[in-house]
Amino acid sequence: MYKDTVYSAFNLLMHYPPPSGAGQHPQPQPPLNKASQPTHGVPQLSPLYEHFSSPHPTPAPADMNQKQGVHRPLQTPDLSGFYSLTSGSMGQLPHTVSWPSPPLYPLSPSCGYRQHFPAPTAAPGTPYPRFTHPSLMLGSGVPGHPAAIPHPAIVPPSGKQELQPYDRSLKTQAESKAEKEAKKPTIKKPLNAFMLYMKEMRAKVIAECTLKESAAINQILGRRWHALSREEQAKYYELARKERQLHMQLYPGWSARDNYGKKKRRSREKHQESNAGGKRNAFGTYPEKAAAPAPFLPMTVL
DNA sequence: CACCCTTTGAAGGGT
DNA sequence: ACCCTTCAAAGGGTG
Repeated sequence: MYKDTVYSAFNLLMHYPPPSGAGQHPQPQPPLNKASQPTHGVPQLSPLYEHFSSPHPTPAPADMNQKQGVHRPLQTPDLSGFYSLTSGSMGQLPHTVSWPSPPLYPLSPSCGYRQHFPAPTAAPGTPYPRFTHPSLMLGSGVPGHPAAIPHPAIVPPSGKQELQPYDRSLKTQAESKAEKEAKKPTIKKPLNAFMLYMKEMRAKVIAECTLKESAAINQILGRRWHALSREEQAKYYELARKERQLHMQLYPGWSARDNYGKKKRRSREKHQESNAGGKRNAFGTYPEKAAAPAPFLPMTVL
């Protein structure tokens, strides 16, 4: 029931408000916080890249002055524009130069992986799944909200929702303080546009491609993300922006830095080591991350 | 059982 | 301004 409520609310949000006019879109705006441009590495060529073909090939970047392989995302439209779609057009949005990284997993034209994997099982005409992202729960977790349901961004350090009872009789004050600190529920980062897209589309990809490995699925989703039109992507940038805004309202003092070190991630050196050492991926193949930077080649050449 | 893999985007710190 | 790093999700794979 709770989920239904959430999903209904979300679907409402997805369709609210109705555009004030056909073909009208929010005016492009500068990014919400800082004007940092994500910088991703130059795409690395995989031996499998030559087999790669996309059902919706991403056009080569129009602006060849841009850095090779740098993905410049859509500017998140101004939130006020979300409620008053009055002027401008998607065509005026900053051009997205999306150059997908070549897949490390074998891909096929149809669903993003090569055909020696099982063919998609979803029957033709299978209804498109509704957006089922539970993260954007406007209202939940808000102080005074009747449901008193914590925002999904709040997760105990253990990852489980229930906190363990605390036996203070056996702890010193310092220990208890440290323990309390350690047991403070973690406030997760708000999901970005791509993460929201992944949440929505993962099940569909799993059904279509009969894959379970998230690494492979995420590669497919990454490609599909690049294949989306700017209008379609803008939808997720809007949602992500609302996520961030809600997150800021709920946790004013929170910083992404708060969660640094909570995931025990390998060091950069270790990362390079593991790639150089040829660690296998989920398909038993070897990532090509350590390879020399790939030359910029238009998709049509491949 | 903790971490890796894989993706994009946001954000913070360093230079 | 730019670069680098970390973390958001996900779940099978790995040591």
